[in-house]
Amino acid sequence: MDQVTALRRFNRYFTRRIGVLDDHYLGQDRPLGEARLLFEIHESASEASGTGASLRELRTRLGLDAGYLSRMAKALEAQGLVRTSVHPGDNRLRRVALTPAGRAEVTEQNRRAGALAAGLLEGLAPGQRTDLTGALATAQRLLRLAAITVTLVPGASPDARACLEAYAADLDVRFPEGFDESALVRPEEVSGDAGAFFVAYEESRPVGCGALRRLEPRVGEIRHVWVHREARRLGLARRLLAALEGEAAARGFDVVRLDTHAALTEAQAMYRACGYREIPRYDDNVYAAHWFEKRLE
Amino acid sequence: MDQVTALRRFNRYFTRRIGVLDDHYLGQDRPLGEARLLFEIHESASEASGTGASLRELRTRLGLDAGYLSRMAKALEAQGLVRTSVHPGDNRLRRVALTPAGRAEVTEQNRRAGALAAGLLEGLAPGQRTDLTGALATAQRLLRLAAITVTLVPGASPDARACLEAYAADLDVRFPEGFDESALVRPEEVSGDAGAFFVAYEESRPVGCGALRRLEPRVGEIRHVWVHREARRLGLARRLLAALEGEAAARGFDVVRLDTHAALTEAQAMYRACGYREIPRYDDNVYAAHWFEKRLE
DNA sequence: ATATTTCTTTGACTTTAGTCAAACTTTGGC
DNA sequence: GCCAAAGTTTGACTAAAGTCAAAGAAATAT
Repeated sequence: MDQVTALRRFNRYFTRRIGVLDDHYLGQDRPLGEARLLFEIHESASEASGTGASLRELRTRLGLDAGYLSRMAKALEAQGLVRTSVHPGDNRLRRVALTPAGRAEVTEQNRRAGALAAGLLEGLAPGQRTDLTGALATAQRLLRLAAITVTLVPGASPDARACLEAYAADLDVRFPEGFDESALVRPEEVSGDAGAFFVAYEESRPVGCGALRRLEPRVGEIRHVWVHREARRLGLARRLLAALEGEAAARGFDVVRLDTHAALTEAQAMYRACGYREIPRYDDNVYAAHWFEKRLE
Repeated sequence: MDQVTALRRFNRYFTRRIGVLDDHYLGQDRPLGEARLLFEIHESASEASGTGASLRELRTRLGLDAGYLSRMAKALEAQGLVRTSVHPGDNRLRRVALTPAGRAEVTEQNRRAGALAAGLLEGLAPGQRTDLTGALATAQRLLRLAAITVTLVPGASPDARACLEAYAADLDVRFPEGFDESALVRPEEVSGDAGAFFVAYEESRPVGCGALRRLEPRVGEIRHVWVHREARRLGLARRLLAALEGEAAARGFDVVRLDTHAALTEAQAMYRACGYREIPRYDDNVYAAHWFEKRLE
């Protein structure tokens, strides 16, 4: 309960003191809503290799009313900061991209916010600055992890399939011999009585997954534990593993097994740290080089 | 420059994800402005032993327009959440205090915000929660320190005198024999050519001070380094000391001296850690038990 | 091919937040 | 006792933020 207080105290301090200041500087010459929208268009554009973001995307990201957003976009266009066009491929969608003037504006926003942050850091000695940066990084990592939810989904759901595709693509790059998607579990193997599939969501985006299937009576197998590149080093894999083990225990399995590729040394280290011990080969997975097992309580 | 980026990244993440959520929950049934005002009235009331806060106090704390605040207070009164009365002692001021209904509302606000924070922490293992709390505490400490400014003020200024009074009151409690204000420096000793006086401000409130005066040619004396109870353990004394030493060097002093009371053991430890070494008695200060000196570069 | 859903635009609103100046009362300095 | 300053209230505004529903166009499902 004291930790709740600490979190709230920090929240109050931070949003009132720093956050408010930042917003104030951000939207110096224009409404905050427009400034934020401009910023978000810039972000979306630089993330996706493409040029610009769709209104639909911005709407969900900023959580705005469709009409409100439409009008703001029009206002930005009237000011010459963005250009809109129909989305190629889906004519219902509207694409918004920054003009050079819009990009200049975002750069200026960044300069101001950066100056604010730099001014704040100036009051600290170099060592203290490092401490601050470290503490903020730790806090952000843990807050992100805390905000991620791990939920059971049907093995055939689009999110599950999307995760497995990303997983396969990652492995294909990682394994010297490549990776063939046919080695993935089939949806029916991880649905209903046969097994389970978990997806980790960060702000309703899937950022990780893990599958459990029945191998033999009272023995389960964990497969395809994967974490999105941008959600790594948060401790998410451990949470997925814990969810899978909990599910296995609930299904009456005494033991869970899993295998890993020789190249995935960090994964092996994690399994060991989580109480798995290496066992002899139990399957004929061509990609596997190590086999592990853990006895459940 | 990378530290600036880290600070900004955290700021963005935190305000958008946690701060916004918190505000949203806070003001569930009423405008955010009113919810904040209600909260602030509660805070002021519990801080000051008295019942309620003056509008003037709330105005400076929240940085609101007088007219705007007056109207919001009236709205809260119409809703039966606060009661206003004339301030005893100054009939210009208006005092606002929570009614039982108002207190219930604040309790409900707190419950909601607490539930939000608790929900967030639930996603973490106990060890991770401790890490998070620790990181946030460190970050808050350093951010506060960074936001404090140390400035040179005339020795006779009200802020300087207020600090010295608080300093004397602290010592009077701390020293077994008490402390008499006549032992303080006189304003003229720390103004102009004779010396200097620094005040540390946090959000325009004085939270610390330190004096420098000429003892002999090329020798300065540092006196009355004090930090407000609520601004301790931030590293502020060191910053004050650094400011005083910088000023001493700028005035051509080669050496600074200072004395401390036997009871102030943490102060002694700090002086040693900051490069001061103990020397024989150099004055006849009745409160002093240890004398220190530092040679400036 | 038809119906349903998705996405955007537009019109018509409301609420919140905030500003500015004038008026009035009380205090404190001289 | 007079005058300036401080504190509050009120009137008269504006801008920003956001809501809701209707309507039209394009995609998708059946």
